[in-house]
Amino acid sequence: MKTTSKTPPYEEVEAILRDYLEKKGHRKTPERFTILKEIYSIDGHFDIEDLYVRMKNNKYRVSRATLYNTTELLLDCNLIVKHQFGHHSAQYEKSFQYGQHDHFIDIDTGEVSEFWDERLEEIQKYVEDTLHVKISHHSLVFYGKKLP
Amino acid sequence: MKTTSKTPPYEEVEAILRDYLEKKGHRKTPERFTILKEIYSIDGHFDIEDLYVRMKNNKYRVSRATLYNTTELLLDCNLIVKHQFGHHSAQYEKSFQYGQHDHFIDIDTGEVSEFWDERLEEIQKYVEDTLHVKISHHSLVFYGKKLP
DNA sequence: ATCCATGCAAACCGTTTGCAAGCAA
DNA sequence: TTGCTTGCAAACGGTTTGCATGGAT
Repeated sequence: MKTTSKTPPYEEVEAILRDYLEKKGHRKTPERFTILKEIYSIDGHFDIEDLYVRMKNNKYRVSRATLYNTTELLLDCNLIVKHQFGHHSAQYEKSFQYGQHDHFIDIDTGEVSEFWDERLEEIQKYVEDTLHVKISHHSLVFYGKKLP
Repeated sequence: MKTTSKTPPYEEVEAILRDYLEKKGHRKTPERFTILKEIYSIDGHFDIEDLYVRMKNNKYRVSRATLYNTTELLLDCNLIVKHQFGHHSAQYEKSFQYGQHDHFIDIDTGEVSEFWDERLEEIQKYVEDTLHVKISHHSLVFYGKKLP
């Protein structure tokens, strides 16, 4: 029941960003493409600080401010997704590697697992109908412990 | 399909806190009961700052630190629940007034609506079985816009 | 009398903002 | 050349922490 999809070649996501910037009238700066490339080399979740450290280690000169700005753009063109687990730093991940999924977080270790259940779509439809709204995205997180 | 339940008399929740503090060996300070009483007079969501202002308006001398400490205790004995919507201040609500429910948040206005769909329990069971875990709580939030 | 809990203020930390310098258009 | 974007550092805001005082036990 868990869906997966492959990461497309980097050229493809780069083209998506290029078209998006074009359409919105934003500048195609080298920083934006470098950041996208770095993000697409990361498997799993990362936060801004992770990204900052990675790019510094790669001897690339970036500021956290630019990382915050650029992730905002990448969110807007759906190249990444953002998760707010608890009150800590926001977690991001590229949105092509895995299909749609939600999260389970181990209370003891903080470890994150993923799952997907189609019935959530039925719930979404129910909510849209009863509250008379159009849902654009959601966040579902289960918290608990591993069974022995 | 939406479930509701009535707020029990204040004496009942006070007894729950009293028993909890007793069992845990924590002191039964007047602050803790006053804060509980204030919280149970609030309908809907509130954050620490809301609570602080309310108590100040009622001429009660509290510190934010004590509010943070006490809400931690009230969470632990299940007299309140905590929601982390976005990266902003945590929202709390007494856990007796409404039954189990989840949230829809209007992207434009920030307005919060509630709903309940039993199929979520089936999803929870599915996740427990496939990931081999025991789930203690969850957070489900849909984001979207009102239909015209 | 103990020592946990409180009030206050400072520290903390992720995120946002202001601004001068840089560079895409 | 124009003015959006960047890097840097300071500001911001919710939460946590340190510490002296106070009060439950």
